Amino acid sequence: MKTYTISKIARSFGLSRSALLYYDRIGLLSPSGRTDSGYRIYTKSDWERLERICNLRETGLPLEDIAAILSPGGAPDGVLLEKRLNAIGEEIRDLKAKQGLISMMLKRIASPDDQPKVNKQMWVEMLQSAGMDERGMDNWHAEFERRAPESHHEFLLSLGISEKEALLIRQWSRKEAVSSE
Amino acid sequence: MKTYTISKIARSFGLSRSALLYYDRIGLLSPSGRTDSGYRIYTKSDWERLERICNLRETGLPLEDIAAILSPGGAPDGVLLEKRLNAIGEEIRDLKAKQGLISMMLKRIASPDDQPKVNKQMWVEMLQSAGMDERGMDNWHAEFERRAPESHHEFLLSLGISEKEALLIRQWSRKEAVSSE
DNA sequence: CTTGACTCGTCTACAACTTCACAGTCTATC
DNA sequence: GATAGACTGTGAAGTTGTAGACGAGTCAAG
Repeated sequence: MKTYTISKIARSFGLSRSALLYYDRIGLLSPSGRTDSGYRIYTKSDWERLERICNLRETGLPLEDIAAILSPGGAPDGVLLEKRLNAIGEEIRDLKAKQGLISMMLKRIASPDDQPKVNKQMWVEMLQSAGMDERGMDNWHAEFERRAPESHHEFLLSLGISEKEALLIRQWSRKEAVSSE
Repeated sequence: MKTYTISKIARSFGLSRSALLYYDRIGLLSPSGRTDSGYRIYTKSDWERLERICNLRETGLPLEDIAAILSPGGAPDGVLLEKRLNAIGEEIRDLKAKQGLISMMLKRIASPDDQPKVNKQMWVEMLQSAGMDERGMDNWHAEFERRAPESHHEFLLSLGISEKEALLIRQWSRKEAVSSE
């Protein structure tokens, strides 16, 4: 039967030796045997388990969840995968918001002279051009309010939005955030 | 002049006390003064610096880069921000690939009986419906090949692609990966 | 004057590894 | 069979950006 040493199998899957040492330590993948001198021996079935692990890891699932799925008791993998799918959706929205933010900052840096007083419309357009839809934008406000209420307020004012409207937006951001939990 | 204690200013920005303690330790934001009893005193200018920090952090920049930007010598923030913008683009593509992967896995789980032998066309459609374009797909192959050559091969075969075509695709994935670096 | 809410500094924990240090082992070549 | 170089083993510590706990000191209100 074909067997592998640790570095061989690691390279087959594009992992490092230390990663496999780590998997062994946490009990996620322990080699089937050892040589007389103590070297780890990975067999075909270890290869298959590792393949499974890599597939799941590619989805970004934490190793703990992967271990749960692969354990003999067997967690329902569908549940965890769906959860991960939703999480990814959020992550993407989050990243798009960051894109928008950076675009704005870069624009501001590029033309620091005529400080074009980024107004509401420009802002909305920039976020949209960064691929954000309306839902994403609501979400963005909610997140902003949750994490940095004062900054959010300042930001709204800086867009030339009146104090009154700013307070309205913030209040509504908070409700969105709460109701979606 | 208005001043803040550590927890007050932390909450203003949605941060924890520990975060600000950490910022102080690494020298990113040290309060302007202390009371007789040793309490940190944050002033208006600290507030402004923290605001700047939070803005940059919202983009996902590591604290080290933020420190570089804010240091008196002043790193060119445009460069770092653009780098970060590119990184985000990659992250998003990466996440979309993960979405595609998970969708496929979930579908396979949903109908395990008639194991519909996911073929090439289905796969492509699924990835596309997950929002991936052709460039994203090339990229996905390249990444797959780079990180798990053997798995990539097996995967291609599992789609019903011939050994010969599989080898072609892999070869070309490698070239793409190299040329884009 | 006591209670409760703050603050101090320090320590531990998290995820998923990587890097380091030091020692033993295997293989190829001289 | 000696030696070099590539591998393996274990164990500990470092990484990033916090969160939370600890015991002890401090502050404001009643």
